[in-house]
Amino acid sequence: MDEPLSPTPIKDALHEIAPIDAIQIQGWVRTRRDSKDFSFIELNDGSCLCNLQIIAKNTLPNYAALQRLTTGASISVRGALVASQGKGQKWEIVADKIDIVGVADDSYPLQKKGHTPEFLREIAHLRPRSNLFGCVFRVRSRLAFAIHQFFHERGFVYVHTPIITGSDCEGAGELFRVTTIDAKKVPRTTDGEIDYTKDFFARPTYLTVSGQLEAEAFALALSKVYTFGPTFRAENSNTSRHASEFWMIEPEMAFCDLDGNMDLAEEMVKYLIVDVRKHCREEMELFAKFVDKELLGRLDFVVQRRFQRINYSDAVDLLKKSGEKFEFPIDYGLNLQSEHERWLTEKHFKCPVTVFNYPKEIKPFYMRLNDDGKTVTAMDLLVPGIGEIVGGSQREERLEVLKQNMRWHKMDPADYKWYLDLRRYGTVPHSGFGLGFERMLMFVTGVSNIRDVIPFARTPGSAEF
RNA sequence: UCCAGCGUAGCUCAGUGGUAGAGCGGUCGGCUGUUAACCGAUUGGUCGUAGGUUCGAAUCCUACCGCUGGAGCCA
Repeated sequence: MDEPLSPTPIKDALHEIAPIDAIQIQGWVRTRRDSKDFSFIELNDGSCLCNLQIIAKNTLPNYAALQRLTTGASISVRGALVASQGKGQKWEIVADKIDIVGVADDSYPLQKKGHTPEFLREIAHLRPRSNLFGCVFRVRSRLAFAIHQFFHERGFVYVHTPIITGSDCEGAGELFRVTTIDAKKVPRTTDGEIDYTKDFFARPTYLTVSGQLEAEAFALALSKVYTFGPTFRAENSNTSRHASEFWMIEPEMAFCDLDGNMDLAEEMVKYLIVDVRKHCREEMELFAKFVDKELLGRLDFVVQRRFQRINYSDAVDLLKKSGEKFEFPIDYGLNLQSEHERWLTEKHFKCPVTVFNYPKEIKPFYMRLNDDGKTVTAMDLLVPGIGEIVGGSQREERLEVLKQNMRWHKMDPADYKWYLDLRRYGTVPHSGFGLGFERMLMFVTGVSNIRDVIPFARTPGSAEF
């Protein structure tokens, strides 16, 4: 009777070109409607946005139980894939047998009507079953894949840099401490300080805020490398663009200057947009319809246009002459504020803008000092709606200059012996940048809160699930 | 962390000092190749928490918690 059948993903079933006599489908009930002699079940298995319609006739032995199926229940269906008699879908399944795998009672929080992202965020374990979040996380997967593809097509080597680091100054942010010390029995040195020699690694350790320094070591051996992994910042940032745990992509290239770096960042952003537009059409249409009506136009515009490049001091001049009333002052030597970045990218150029050559005072120690002695080869890629999506630089490859930079930043070069060794032995000009994976995903999907593009978001005061 | 706004039924919200409401959802019934189905009935609440003002508080005041938007820090 039940000859073995391997289940078909709904995505594949919907793309069939001919009817199939025997097919198996499994998934979760999105909605059910009764007709006179049968019941319509809309089934979704997450393989795609669309549901598959199941016809459950009242001749099925468990029809009474099927009529009690509610949204959220899981079932396994065997039947025939046939052309639908109704409008709205090409195919449907006339079921021979429906096994109820798991019921869902009426406390199931997802209804078939629309829910706000804020409500769905509170049920993060169930929200991937919604249309919006199913789409977000399918696109997230594709985007990650496209990133690897982009780099591999260009001969980059994927490097896994450590997540636990002993370096407390990678140039960015507050760190999470990693320790096995019992908070109730803290070992002390004779002068009362915490004795980290008794800790697991016999020294203070932290969760990484960047894999850059380690990536530099590998770039100065394998020439072109990238990292792609989780990153942790213990900053008390409460915004729609910040998370305590996020993923970052950090390419690092030997024999590469700032121009090459900016070229790569631009090429990558465009490549990723094109890839997702091509491979996630259904999802992108949903975002364009329900999340951001201008999304597709903006993305296509970004792909077509050359990104604007402007050095920091020209950007400052432009902002000063803009006639715009800004809340914060603009002057050489001050950081550009969000409102300034937004003006540049959204109002003035109306496309992504790369600002480069910032004053050394407002940038980290590892950035290469320009010949003017005042600026460093930093670059920030600003994107409409999100702001900074890429931050990078050419690195200081000259040993003595790097040591000077460190001292100027109140760092002890002796603590960075291995990093300085890279300049001591066969140093070369090299460059790289960091791309926030979730920010890129926000840009590509139009989703405006970073918490809604991470499966289970970690933010200050919030680490549920 | 700072500024502003919001917190009322499972969800979305109305109610701004005097007996807690609607739509959707759920449940029951009807109708029906339906498709955010339709029609009827019904269910549903410690008004975020704790204090205070008042004869009386969802409504006014204070603190705290949470969420949203903006800012800082950044990716």
